[in-house]
Amino acid sequence: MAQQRAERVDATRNRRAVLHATEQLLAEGGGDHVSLDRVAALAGVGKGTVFRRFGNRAGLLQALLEERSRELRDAVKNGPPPLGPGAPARDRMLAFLDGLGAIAEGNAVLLSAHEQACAEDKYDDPSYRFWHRHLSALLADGRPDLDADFLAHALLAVFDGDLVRQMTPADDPRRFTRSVQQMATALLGRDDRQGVHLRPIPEQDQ
Amino acid sequence: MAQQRAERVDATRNRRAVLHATEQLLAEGGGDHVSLDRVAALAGVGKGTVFRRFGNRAGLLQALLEERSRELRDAVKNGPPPLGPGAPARDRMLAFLDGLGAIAEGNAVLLSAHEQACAEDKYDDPSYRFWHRHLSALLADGRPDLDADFLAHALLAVFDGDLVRQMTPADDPRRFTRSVQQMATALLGRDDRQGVHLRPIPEQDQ
DNA sequence: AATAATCCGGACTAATAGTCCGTTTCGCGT
DNA sequence: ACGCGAAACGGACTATTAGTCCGGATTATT
Repeated sequence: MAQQRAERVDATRNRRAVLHATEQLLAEGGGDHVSLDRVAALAGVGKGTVFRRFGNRAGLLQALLEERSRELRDAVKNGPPPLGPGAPARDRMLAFLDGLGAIAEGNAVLLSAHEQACAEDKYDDPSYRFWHRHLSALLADGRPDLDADFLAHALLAVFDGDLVRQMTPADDPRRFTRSVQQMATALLGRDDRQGVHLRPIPEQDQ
Repeated sequence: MAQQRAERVDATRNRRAVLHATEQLLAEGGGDHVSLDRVAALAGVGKGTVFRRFGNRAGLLQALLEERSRELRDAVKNGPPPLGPGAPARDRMLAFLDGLGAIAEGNAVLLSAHEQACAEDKYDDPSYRFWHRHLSALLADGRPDLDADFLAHALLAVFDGDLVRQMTPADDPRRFTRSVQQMATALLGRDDRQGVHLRPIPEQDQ
């Protein structure tokens, strides 16, 4: 059934090099210095290679983000409760926000850069749509009287790189996530317990 | 006491021309075609003039936004209840969100362009800070148990140009505002009445 | 009318996204 | 081992745009 020819080894090597170079540049300076020229130079490849692989700036950052969040997505889809199917909506929601929050806190710079690059089509990104569908379903389950579609967007809107950075003081790396969970709990109504399901501190870019 | 020399008449004329040209370009194409070259050309002035007046791209868009929201800000500061001081927090909040929502619905393109241009320093913008302080105070009043500072950011994060556009179908121009009000009500807890204080339809760009 | 403060305009620089195509490398079939 | 077509490479090239700069024009003041 005409299986796609596998990726050539040089292609793989270069793809990795480019992603790695991007990470490195993000970690060093702000998301601004990550020009694709620089990425290509640091990765030791030509500019054309970067574009052939990732299409454009947004694609590159998206790929990086995708890499960082694949695990969470799989866990949500097929993993054990409370992240995966089976647990009550409220618990799944808090577990999910914990996971997404950890990613955001560990990759705030990448997040900003991605938002900047996406501009318009942010809402068409498959990754975004997955998160949105998931949240929307959980919200609809917990509060069928509210506009779950909108609220899911609202919750995701909070995962703005700059906001995350601003809400993440050095001495309290999970502050952001706690606040998001508290907000979700408030939206679901009643029982405002907070701060459940906190994982250990993440450790990524800045 | 050394009163600042007033703005020269040519300066005033040009400032107006530039703002007007910007509006026009925003209305025509997406926020993308609004390059400062084009603005200057359409306004019939040199590029230098645009930059001298507004500092940079962000400043220009900010000025336009400021113009569109000055009225609301004054009403919130000194106007009669429920927008102005005196009414219960919940009522002030819904009235405020109605006002801000109307501005957003009528200026979604401008909003996107501004966000794009601001990037980092969005949270230092005096206008943003004013809205944030206001919301934060109202939230703290209604729900002293929650993180009002964060929730105010969260509510404002929803005023994203692209999201507004997506949540504003042609046949229901206030859908976005209603959803935001519903969300605010849910956050304040209890009594989920919705859709109070809707003004007539706005009529601005696109 | 003279003069000084202010403002104007558009050529110029710099940065960067994205394209293009001649050249090189890879891996499959023989 | 070898040859050949497909795939990938690289970096010069284009296009766009934000922002700077300064000689010259305009405005207000006396």
